[in-house]
Amino acid sequence: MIAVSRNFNVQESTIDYGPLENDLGYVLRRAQLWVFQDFIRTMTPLDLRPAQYSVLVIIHHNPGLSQIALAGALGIERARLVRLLDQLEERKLVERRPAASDRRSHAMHLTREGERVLAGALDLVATHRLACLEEFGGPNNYETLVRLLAKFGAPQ
Amino acid sequence: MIAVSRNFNVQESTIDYGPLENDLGYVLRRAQLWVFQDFIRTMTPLDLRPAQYSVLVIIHHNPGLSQIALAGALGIERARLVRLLDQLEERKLVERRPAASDRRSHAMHLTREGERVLAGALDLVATHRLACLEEFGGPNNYETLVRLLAKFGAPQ
DNA sequence: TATTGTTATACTCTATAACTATA
DNA sequence: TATAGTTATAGAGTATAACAATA
Repeated sequence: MIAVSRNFNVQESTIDYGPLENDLGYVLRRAQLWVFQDFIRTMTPLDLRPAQYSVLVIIHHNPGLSQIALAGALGIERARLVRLLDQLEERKLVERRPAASDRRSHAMHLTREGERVLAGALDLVATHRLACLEEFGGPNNYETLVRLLAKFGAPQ
Repeated sequence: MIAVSRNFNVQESTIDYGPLENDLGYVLRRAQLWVFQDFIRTMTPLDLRPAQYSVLVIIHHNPGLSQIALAGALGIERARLVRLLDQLEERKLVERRPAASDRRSHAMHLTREGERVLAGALDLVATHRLACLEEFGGPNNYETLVRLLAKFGAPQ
């Protein structure tokens, strides 16, 4: 009866979650926590956090865009983006180049090293995606989730 | 042609999100951000944040439980819970009572005022839920989301 | 006057480690 | 030895406000 001893003293299963059980915000937070932790764990070889990864992706697909457009695309404050870019620029993954038309703004580009790191990241993301697929009940459920979540918020 | 002038200079719609478009972590974060912001906005009359609300809910449904069980139920560190409870205790919403069987541990209870605030919070949460229903495409989509997100993570 | 990027501040949240008092 | 609660610290994330350079 080893199975019994494993459950011995596990009090969590007796917790009554009340209205949290069907609370979208609560389950979103729990799910996001799991996904981000798995992402960070998977990305440790490259030392890339989710926000840093998404910065690289957006710059790669929209080279030359301004910081304010980048912040808008990611849904973060432009003040917060400054520190993010400082770190990535320190690691020689991104470059702030002077913008041609507006001397206030910067044109964001990936360095060659940034492109290389992003390529490696995409490989690891594939692994991470497999873990998510399993955790969330297969490709159908995964795609349903993404569709229901993405339809509302992108540009906010 | 007012509609045209409103869209003038909106660059965001031309952004290419690349793989983020179908990235569960990315859409989870965007969705959670929206839901939490709406929650906080709706709760301003009671000045309750999502974490504080869930503490009240769990204690109400599991009176007398220990801090470590509470932290486990919420998926937060017990060290983080200390500050959360300090604030709620300062506001006279919760009480740490000495536990009967173990003098190291506390039995958590809501005060009468805590019960009153929770009741008011549940009313506001109903409003918040309506906003979410609309934002996420109606009750069917909402329930599908909750079901797909909740099935995996609760006790983690 | 308004916008881009920056700096500064404050608060929340996450993640650890170490300490105390009990068990 | 291990556990419950606490304290402390460091870093990430969020939200503002204000400033210089430029539009």
